[in-house]
Amino acid sequence: MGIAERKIRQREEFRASILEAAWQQVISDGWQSLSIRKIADAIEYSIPVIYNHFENKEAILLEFTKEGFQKLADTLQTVKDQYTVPAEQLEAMAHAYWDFAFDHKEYYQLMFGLGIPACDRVNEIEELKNATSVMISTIKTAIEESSHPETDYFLKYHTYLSILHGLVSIQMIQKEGKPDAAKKMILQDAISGFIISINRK
Amino acid sequence: MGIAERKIRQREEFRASILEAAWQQVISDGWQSLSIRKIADAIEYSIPVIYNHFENKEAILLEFTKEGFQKLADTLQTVKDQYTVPAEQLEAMAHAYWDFAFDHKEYYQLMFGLGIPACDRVNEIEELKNATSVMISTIKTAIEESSHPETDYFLKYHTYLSILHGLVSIQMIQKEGKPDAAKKMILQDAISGFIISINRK
DNA sequence: TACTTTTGTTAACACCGTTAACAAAAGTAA
DNA sequence: TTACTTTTGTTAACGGTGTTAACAAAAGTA
Repeated sequence: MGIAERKIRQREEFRASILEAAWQQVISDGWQSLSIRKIADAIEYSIPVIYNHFENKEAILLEFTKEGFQKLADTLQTVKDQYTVPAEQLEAMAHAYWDFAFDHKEYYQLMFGLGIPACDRVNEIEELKNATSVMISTIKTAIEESSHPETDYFLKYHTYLSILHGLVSIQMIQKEGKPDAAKKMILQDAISGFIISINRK
Repeated sequence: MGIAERKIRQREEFRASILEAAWQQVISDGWQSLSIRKIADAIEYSIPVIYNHFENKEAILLEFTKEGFQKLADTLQTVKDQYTVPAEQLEAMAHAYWDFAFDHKEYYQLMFGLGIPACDRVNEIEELKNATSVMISTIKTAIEESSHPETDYFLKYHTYLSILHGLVSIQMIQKEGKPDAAKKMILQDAISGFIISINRK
């Protein structure tokens, strides 16, 4: 009897249509404003049917998170396969990672839990400049005293901050509480590499 | 007449008590679950009074964001002043930055818009492992072929990912749309530094 | 005392995620 | 075809959210 098969297929299609409607909302208004009600409205069904296919709203978002990680994995693998020297692979993968993030911004934000408050207004925060200026001035001095004083200090500042923020936020996503000393070795490793890159370019 | 002065002072105190109540909620339940109603309940006033002092909920959170950046700035400055050599300053500031982030997790998450979905469940995502394994295997090979094959590849993987994620997320916070080629130079700079640090330690 | 301004309240609007209770449709067995 | 069971869908509600309009009360001013 093909009835069971058809039912499974229909269920799968229904599930896909929910995800489709949800994704439309995510890419048009960001994942923050995704709502079960709007999904129900889009697929022209009542609200509770969605709960027949997904445990809750988070489960729907989790689906996209998984999708995103898989897409990233595929992208990285494809790029990697185009090179043989590991250093070239790492460099190409880095650019691919970057491109993926901005070509699929919605995925990336979901994957790493990004984007909440006044992200577009962050540049207006005066206190932010206080923090940046401390870092920038230090880097500027470090560069001036180095063997390559012509180095772009603003670029180096961005690198410095990015390394720090990257380390911290990755760590925060993965673990609760303050990480142990072993985790701080990653910081030590990255930052000493950065300092070396300034002192002798 | 000191009446005007007293009124200003009382207004300021009221404002502070709102922030105090709000902050209590943020540190106990995370900024996600901060609500105007709970603030009103805590200060034992009706809801609309809060809107006499803050335009909206976001404005309250923005206040903490500013506070956070100022605290970070002060911390960095204090640490910097304890050293004279720029390289030492940068290193000390990096550790201070790290400590600040985890000692004031709530601030940090607000400042950089961190933490939304199943952050605690991110390790259960199978697709994530697909992405990481591509990167890890490449780094492993790179290290094996380098002059220091005993290097901890897991540490280097974390460094690699952190640099990438840091670059991307900082860029995403600050700007809309895909950043220009000039911004990608930061990526190039950081990643070539990383590769160098692997090839000759 | 009469008037104005500030401050606070109640009550509502328009959303949200989630679920219980129930109706309708679909499938199954006689 | 009929009687029963299971699946699927609905309505309506619960408890929560940010925000605001309309109004009362208190405080300050003349």
